[in-house]
Amino acid sequence: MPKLGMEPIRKAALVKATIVEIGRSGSLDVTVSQIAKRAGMSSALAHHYYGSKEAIFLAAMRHVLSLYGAEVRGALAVVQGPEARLRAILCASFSPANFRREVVGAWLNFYVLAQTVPEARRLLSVYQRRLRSNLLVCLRPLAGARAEAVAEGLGALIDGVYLRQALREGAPDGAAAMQTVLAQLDAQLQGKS
Amino acid sequence: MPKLGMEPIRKAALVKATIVEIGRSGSLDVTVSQIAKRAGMSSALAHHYYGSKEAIFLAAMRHVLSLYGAEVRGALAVVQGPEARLRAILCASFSPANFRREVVGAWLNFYVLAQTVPEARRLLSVYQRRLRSNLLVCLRPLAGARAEAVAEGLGALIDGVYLRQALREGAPDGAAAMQTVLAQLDAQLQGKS
DNA sequence: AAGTTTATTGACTCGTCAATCAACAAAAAA
DNA sequence: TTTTTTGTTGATTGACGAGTCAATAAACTT
Repeated sequence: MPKLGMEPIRKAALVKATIVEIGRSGSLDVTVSQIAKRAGMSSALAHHYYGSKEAIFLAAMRHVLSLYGAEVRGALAVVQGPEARLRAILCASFSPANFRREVVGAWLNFYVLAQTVPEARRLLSVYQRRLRSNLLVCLRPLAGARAEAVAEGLGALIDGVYLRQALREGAPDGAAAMQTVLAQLDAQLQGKS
Repeated sequence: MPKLGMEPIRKAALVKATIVEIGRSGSLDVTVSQIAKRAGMSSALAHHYYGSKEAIFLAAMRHVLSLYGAEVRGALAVVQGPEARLRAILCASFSPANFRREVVGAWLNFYVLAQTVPEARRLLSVYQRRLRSNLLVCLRPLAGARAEAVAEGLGALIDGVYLRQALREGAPDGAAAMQTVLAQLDAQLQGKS
């Protein structure tokens, strides 16, 4: 009983299922059938809407990235002052929505995907540049000439905390993760202003 | 013309080839045939010596990990004092041997492997605990009660720098990487002793 | 010399999976 | 009502790849 206007619904379901499956299995070795099954349709339909497995992966990646971007924008919209904005960015990075187990697992595998698929690499570069730029705006008034170096370090630290989270057994703890990052940030800012 | 005593030679060649292939392709989707070919033998021989692809991967992982461990031990042997030892650990982490493109690429994929293969996860946990322990010994006299938190942050930062290196286009720059980490370390130590 | 162990490979099996296709169903347009 | 567009799937194709096996050969043992 085909209803019309299914395309966006199906596509969204596939993207969601892809993230879950990659997160669950912890690798990109996920079959289109698995994804389609979790999304409640046949694998043929997945191909019908996306054309290829790679396209599905890229759509999932864009989704995670745009979710993250939206979260950051939202957090930045309600605060002002460099320090508060800095905290808002970090807060968004470790918010429950982004720091869910499956999402973190997906992130790790998107890094792997970026090694092979140019478009995935591009997407990840965009994310990194935007993060860097956001940090820099806040850091320049706070850290002056050292801003670039601090931003570089903070970015790497965030990625590293994600990486370690992917390996952790228990439930994710965004609060603890943010504490780690905040401690480093405070130390950097105290040294010199 | 079979010569005897080939086993260790073949195994070593396979391990080396595995790291190169994973690093080159940037993923674990490497066939046993590819690895065997690069190591100069048939895929059947690779199976003969290791029994399975997974066993080859694990052997490669152990090799990278033990190389890293040896480098750290070597660096620690020739210096004393907490600060110098700390620097020695970081120096080893970004030494040319460990920070080669292929090796960094392999690291990233070993993290992925650890999501699926329990033994891989165990190996990675051992590495993380040892690093943490090494850092802690040096940090306790320098950072007191904050040592734990600083060690956690430093560990994550190192992993993060590796992760970003894996995505970088150009040649690896261990010196710059170490500079990033050292800056964070100095800031942490300056704050409070 | 006969037998055993080690080294080595080409050919084969067997399963898996991305992608395609033919076919069917329902809504919309003509 | 016919036709076209949209949604949907089971079955199939074609490729690829891990792991096995039989066969060959050189080296050691007795």
